[in-house]
Amino acid sequence: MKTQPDILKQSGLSVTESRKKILDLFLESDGALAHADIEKNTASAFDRVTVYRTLQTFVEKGIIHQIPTTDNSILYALCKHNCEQGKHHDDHVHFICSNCDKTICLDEVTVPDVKLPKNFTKQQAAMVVTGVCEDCK
Amino acid sequence: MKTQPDILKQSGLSVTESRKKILDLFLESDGALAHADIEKNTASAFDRVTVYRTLQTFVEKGIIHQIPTTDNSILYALCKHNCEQGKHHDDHVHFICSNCDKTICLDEVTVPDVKLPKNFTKQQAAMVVTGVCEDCK
DNA sequence: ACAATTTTTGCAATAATGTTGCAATTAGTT
DNA sequence: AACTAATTGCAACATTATTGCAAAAATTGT
Repeated sequence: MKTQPDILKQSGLSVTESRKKILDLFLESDGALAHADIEKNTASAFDRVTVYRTLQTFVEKGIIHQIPTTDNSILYALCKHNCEQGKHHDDHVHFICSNCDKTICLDEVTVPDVKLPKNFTKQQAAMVVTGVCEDCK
Repeated sequence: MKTQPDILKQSGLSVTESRKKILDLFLESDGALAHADIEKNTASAFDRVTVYRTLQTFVEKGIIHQIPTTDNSILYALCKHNCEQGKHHDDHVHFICSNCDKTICLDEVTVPDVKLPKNFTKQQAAMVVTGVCEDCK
């Protein structure tokens, strides 16, 4: 099993307390996390700024990816597959439960292909589905 | 042709300067607008708070809809189809051009259906495609 | 067209969120 | 253990969002 230090080293990052702890939160969580969630959970362990910078670094290194939302926040989730620095393969669908508000990466569900109008070129596609999750059913 | 007052009255809203002006911005624009865009364009015409409240009201009444982003902002676009209060039919794909940064509603392109895992129920689905638009090609 | 009522707006205060520079600390390296 | 490079915390600041309340504007009924 991969430990936090392994993951960090693999990405060429120094292993520090804050990075280990924040990575831990993602590994423990079954859903996506917002910046605010992480701040709450790390409490006064370290500075707000460190959380911002750590998340930014993780995204750059391909450890986590961002999920778009319509509420002025960004959700972050672990990249379970083979994401590399700068090259994300987040082609899975994200699910937001309207009951428990959790965001879940449906790793098995691939974003379907769409046919774009003429002269439009696709680079990336993200899909967010809202509904009721298995736990709230 | 529908004028701004018509649209507002249809939604049961009082016709005010700020609402007419903001609605105008959407009607003139060929893409989606962020809160910041609207503030810039209305300059000192009215208060920031009014912009927040107007956008919120428009969303509630089904005049505009929100487009999710990964940059701590919300994009708003006119509902071109038959959206009613509380019931949006925004099943079209949104396209963000990585060159000119414009966000375009691809009204002709419908969000494809996805098969969710067992015990997941779908209510809404949003799709955002990034790439190069027809103008930047 | 006017008065009464309801809705909307602006202001002020406050909260929440995000950014930057720099010195101190910590991690990696030899 | 000492050196170097990277990371962190602090402080200050900037931006973005929210709330209550009084003033102003819009709608309604006459």
